[in-house]
Amino acid sequence: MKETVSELLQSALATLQAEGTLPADQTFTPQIGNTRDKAHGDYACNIALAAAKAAGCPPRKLAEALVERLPRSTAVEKVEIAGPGFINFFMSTASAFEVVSTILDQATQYGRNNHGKGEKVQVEFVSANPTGPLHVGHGRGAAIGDCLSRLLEANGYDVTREFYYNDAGAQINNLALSVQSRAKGLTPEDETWPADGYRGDYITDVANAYLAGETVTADDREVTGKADPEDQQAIREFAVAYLRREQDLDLKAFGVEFDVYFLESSLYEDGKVEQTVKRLQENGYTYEHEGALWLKTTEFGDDKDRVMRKKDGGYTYFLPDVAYHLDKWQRGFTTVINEQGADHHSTVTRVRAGLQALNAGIPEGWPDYVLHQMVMVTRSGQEVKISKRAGSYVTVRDLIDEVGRDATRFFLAARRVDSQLTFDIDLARSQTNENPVYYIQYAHARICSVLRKLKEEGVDRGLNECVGDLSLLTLDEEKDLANQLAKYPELIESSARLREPHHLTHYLRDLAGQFHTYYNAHKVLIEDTAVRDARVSLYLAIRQVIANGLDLLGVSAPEEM
RNA sequence: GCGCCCGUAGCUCAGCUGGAUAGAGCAUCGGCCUUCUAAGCCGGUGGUCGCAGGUUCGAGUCCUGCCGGGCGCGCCA
Repeated sequence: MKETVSELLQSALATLQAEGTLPADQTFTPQIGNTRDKAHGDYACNIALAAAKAAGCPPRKLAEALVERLPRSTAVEKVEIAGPGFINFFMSTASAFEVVSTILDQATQYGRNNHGKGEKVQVEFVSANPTGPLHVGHGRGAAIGDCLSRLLEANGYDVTREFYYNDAGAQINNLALSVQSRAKGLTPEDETWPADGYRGDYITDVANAYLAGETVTADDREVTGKADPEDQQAIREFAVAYLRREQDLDLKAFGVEFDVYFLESSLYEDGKVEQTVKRLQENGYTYEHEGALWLKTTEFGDDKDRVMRKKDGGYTYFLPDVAYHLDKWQRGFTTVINEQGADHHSTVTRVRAGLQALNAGIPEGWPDYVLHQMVMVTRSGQEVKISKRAGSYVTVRDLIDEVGRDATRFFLAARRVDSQLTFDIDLARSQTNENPVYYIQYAHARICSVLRKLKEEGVDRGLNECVGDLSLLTLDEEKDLANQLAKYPELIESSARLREPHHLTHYLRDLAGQFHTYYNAHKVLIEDTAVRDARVSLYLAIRQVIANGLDLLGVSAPEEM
């Protein structure tokens, strides 16, 4: 529809250029906007205002000239010039409903496109350290990352979901020490408890499982507890495997699956860390200072140089990160999106600087980052402090248990990534029926219910075929719904391009709202079978789009509620 | 102090690459179930878009400064 209008305008613009009203050496691309007010038609174009200067005549006059030269089209019923020079297009009713048969033809494919042409894209998200259960911040990352992945797939990209699993470094030592302390019967209140030890109750669970000789499976490896509180290496391996298994269970309950779990330790085993250091040194971007090896990240926009090898010979987290991203590049991902919490935003400049210093032909702005702001959790009006060390947090599992997977996913994906999110547990738990996800699911269930009723009445029709004469749809609510349905493909394209999955939730809420209004105002199962069939076709199209949209959010579309 | 993000209705948030009288939900007030699921619908109340300048035919949207909040500024990850 929008394309049609655009083509008409481009034709008129070309005519004006040929006539000399508009300079021929400039290109004019009309922008077609959706109107807010129905009095302004279905679409509006501001090209006359934008091009008035170039034409050297008042906007309204240019608009008139454009309208006179618009080719005729059956899709357009009326064109008006309004305000300072907007060109408003009123589309014909018949053309508005074409989308209904399109949707029913394309079914689950409606809204999908092939813009990505199978290009390999990697989305790295969650990437939590295996030092504790996933908390609500990881949940936000999981909801956003997975939805983004689904959106990219819907745009024709070949998406790899990857989890970077930090199983080397000081945090893991800290974890092992904490578990060992618990295994020895110490508590965080004891004086000999490790200074930065993890204090959560789950540490006790790990210690008990270790002492009991339990076997856990994670990452295709099996680890059995040795029951020896002195064997720190055994404790370390057991604890990591145990917590990884827990995280896997959390993710499974959340409906998120990864294609690749990438172990930081493998970068050391494969020599990739060493190779990276060598390459950086050869390229002349390193120097020794106070016994440490530094990288001149300031040459690539960082505000200070960074240590990559510590005085004690160990590497900072940042070097394996660079090695890891070089590996991503070498695996052929021309587009990589890292979804992380905004508390990691300082790594963006650093990692990109490190990659530039490799002279590996990696583009300057690579990789992309989607950084979500922090999640604040409130309970009884009080902020719940999230701290792994203090042992106080809200886990993803808690949320799923309390408010359900659908609501949790929806809620965590429903806001712009760069605004902070308040997750009010009381609201989500005690007033679940006020959560927008139920409102949308209810619209889907209602349509299914009507279809069941129709079947009971002995009307046999295909559930995905367009039956009935769509020209019998004449109500304003019906045209509004058709227009909303027609916007869906554009939404899928822009949400993926902008990396903003939250638009999907708002779109679906609007669509469901329009449907509920229509449902209450007009019955569908009426005696006039011709009108009934047309309306049922519209119902089917709405149901299909809701189902397609919810699927991209990883939220179920129930047939009854 | 420096860097990134945010500041829109009492609360939680939308507002697409600047566009025509700023939108939802919750809360609140008042209506609608013998009729396809009331987890619903209809209506009312409620906003100097943090403040001040600037750019533009036009600014919630772009630029500058200030105020307020979050995050970061480790030889932690």
